Amino acid sequence: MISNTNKFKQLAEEKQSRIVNACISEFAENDYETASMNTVVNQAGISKGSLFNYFQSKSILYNHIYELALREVKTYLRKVRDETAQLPFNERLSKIVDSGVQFIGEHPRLARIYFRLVYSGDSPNREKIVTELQAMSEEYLGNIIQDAMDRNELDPNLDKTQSVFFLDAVLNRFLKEYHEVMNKRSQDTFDKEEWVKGITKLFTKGLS
Amino acid sequence: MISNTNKFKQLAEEKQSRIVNACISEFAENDYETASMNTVVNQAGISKGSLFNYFQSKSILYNHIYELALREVKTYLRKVRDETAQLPFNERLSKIVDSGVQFIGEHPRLARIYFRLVYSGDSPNREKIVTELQAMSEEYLGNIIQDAMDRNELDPNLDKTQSVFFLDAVLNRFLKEYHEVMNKRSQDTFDKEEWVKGITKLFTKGLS
DNA sequence: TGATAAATTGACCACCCGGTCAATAGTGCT
DNA sequence: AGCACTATTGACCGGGTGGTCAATTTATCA
Repeated sequence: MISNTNKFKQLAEEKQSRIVNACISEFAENDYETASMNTVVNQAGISKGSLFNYFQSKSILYNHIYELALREVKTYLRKVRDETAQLPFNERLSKIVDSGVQFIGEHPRLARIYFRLVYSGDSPNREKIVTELQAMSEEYLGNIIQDAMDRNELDPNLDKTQSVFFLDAVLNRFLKEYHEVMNKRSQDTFDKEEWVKGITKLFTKGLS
Repeated sequence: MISNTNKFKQLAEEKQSRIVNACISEFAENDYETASMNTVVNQAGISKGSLFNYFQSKSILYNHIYELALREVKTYLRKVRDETAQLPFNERLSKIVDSGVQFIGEHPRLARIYFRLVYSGDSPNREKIVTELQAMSEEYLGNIIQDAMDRNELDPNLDKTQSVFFLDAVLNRFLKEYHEVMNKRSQDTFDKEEWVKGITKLFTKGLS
């Protein structure tokens, strides 16, 4: 009777989280096309028929997981935005990077799904999703930059679109690198503080 | 008797380029795992047996195409580096961006393969290749920055590793965006000159 | 022209995919 | 206990994969 993914939401919590966990692992370790529903059901300890009863197709399942990940990211972003509203631009930037680093540490698999999605990847609805993420970033970083402009910490005649783009490019690339380094190399060769300093300096004073 | 891809090099040029063309299209349009050897052989108008006679496996074929693409990129980079050796940093940066834009315009499929590879993707030898590309970028952009430091156009106390990283991040992201925009949207809404100006300003003076 | 060698073909292999659905197990109610 | 209803199962489907190899076509040379 209930035809949506509501079927899934009515499962016992323990079962839900077993399934979600298996999906996150599979989508973190593989591209969308390569991720296997068979692996998911084996990992989750349920039958294939059940999985397709809860989620009518692979792409619907992927969307569910993606939205869950997005909610998690937004929580982090909102938190750091509100907590740093009174701080000067450079300190704010530093806290944002910290937050990203923390997110990656606490949810490495979700981070991997995120990076897979935004950089290449052929996930369903990719275009819609990327546009959505861009709008989010535009609004989020746009506000941070606007605040700094209002306080004369940044040039009030800045091209905001460009500035957001640059900030987004460097932050994302840095976090992606951090994520990859964290996943294998000795983390302690990586002086995070030094990088945060470098990033804030780049955006405030440039390289000269 | 000849067991390597030398078999391929002894084919008639016309046949070689038919095959290479089909491969470039297929690897540009699909991730490595999703790209199909069947599609390649149909597109190239040869039989499957032949393709596997020339290249023993999919990953060997991919490597061949990747190295071909890399050679092409290197040609562009070398050219612009040498031609701009005497120019000041900001003009040099501008020419490098121009060169990237030109490459994308002339080899959109190779560009796509490149972006697929560096951003995510599960191509064989990915780690080796990305390390190789990073070293290349480090050396290339490192020299450009060093030159600018020597001429006092940039702060001589800069952390070069970081500066290269930032430059690489912004340039790559910009070109990726340009590539995606070029592939679908009306190109003329995109004011390249304005962006080049913005990039050089960011790196020389920052945003304040 | 006919024998020999080399190049090319495509049917075939084992395997995996997303998705289906009749059969089975489990639950709640009288 | 017997019934009705739902939740779960897993064998099965059509289709696609990278890769193989006996059979056939083509090229070479006496």
